[in-house]
Amino acid sequence: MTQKSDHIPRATIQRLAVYVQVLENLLREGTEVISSEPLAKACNVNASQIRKDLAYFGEFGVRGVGYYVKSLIDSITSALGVDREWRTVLIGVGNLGRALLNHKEFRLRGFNIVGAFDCDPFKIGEEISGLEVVCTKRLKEKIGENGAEIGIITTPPERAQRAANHLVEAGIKGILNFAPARISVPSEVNVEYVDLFHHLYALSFNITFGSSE
Amino acid sequence: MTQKSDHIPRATIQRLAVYVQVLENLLREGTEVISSEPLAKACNVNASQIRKDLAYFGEFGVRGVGYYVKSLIDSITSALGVDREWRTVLIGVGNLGRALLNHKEFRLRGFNIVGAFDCDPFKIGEEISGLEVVCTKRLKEKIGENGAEIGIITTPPERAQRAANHLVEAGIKGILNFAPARISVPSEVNVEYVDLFHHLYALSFNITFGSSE
DNA sequence: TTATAATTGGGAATGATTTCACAATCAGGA
DNA sequence: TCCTGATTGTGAAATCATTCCCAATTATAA
Repeated sequence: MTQKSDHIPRATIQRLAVYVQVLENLLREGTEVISSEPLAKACNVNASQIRKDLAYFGEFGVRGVGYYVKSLIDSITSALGVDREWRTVLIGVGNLGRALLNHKEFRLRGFNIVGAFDCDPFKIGEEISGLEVVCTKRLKEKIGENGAEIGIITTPPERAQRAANHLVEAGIKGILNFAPARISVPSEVNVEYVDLFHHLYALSFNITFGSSE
Repeated sequence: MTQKSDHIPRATIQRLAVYVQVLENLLREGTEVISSEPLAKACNVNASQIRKDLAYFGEFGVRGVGYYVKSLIDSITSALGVDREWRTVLIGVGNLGRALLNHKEFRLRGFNIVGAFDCDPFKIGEEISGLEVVCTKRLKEKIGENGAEIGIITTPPERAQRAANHLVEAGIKGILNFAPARISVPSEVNVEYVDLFHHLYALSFNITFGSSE
């Protein structure tokens, strides 16, 4: 899959992920074809938004008919580069780290967690969901063996930057950071932040000052 | 705290949460005053962006000096409506649900989880982090007692809409949805989606097609 | 008291994204 | 084969967000 256009808005990428989610649920319910209008409703966006988003990557629809759900899912996942296996490692075996390690959906969606790391000697050696927790110092060595490209940080905030440094040094290409801290990495490394509290803050603001009016 | 301006961009709200995160880390390191330029660097945004974002809510800085870190945190949290306790309930006591119930940070940040619900008879009655898991059917009754305003959905996707319906019926004002499905609710109810895979998809796309060039 | 250096707040200009509107295209039936 | 109704793909317009720039303001030091 190659892009038709050079620059693709970040918002478009985020929406594509939503489209996939909704399309998968539609497929599960037996829908084979859908047009942009009802799909837009289900995704809570504008119909031309969907068409424009898809147009960045090619022409996937049939005029007068709509989109074939299954083939559209394939087209979008291919456009996002998720039609393959991605190997990941996780640093920080706390509550959240454990939950993620036990989350089967990761493997199901092609994001295989192939290594778990922590610097706490009491955790090293422990086995979680078939993975042995390894000392963070051995990260580079281990990544050399398993070829992981994505790192997941689930440490406390004060250790996030150190974890990021380890990952960068090991040659990782992308980081998913759950720690509530910004990290700085070389520009060729991609970072995505997941922060529950950002969403809770947004809820708090919207409830308090009313976004729904 | 009241807003100066009527409409505030969603992106601004998200950035305010980032500013708080970074400012809290600065405070922990002993910084008392900071100007928009270095703060912008730490947050990875433009300096006038910060000033404009803050200007939606009032004038918090001192010309020629900058912003007092502590007081700016207070101003922003007040602007977001998070300078109070928010009571929340959680539906869906799976892996993720358990991890969230055990996550102390929630209480620390004023988002108190005061109820845990599930429809699985094997889970009902179980005690997690001081909370007894209750049948989802008793949601309305329980919320009547504890006055929760925010619901957290951690069910599988196919049960997300039902959970949302229960929450709406119980009079909840906002929903944080971790289930990989869109839900539909009346417009006065606010919904925020947290989806790991959206972030992983974005990473995949950026790594594959190069956002860092 | 006045001059200087720093830095905010906000208007104006720019840039990006979303929505509109419609020609182009397709399936299906007469 | 041709017409009708539906729906895409896309240029143009409208909206929204970001960045630039500088007057206004403040602390500090002479």
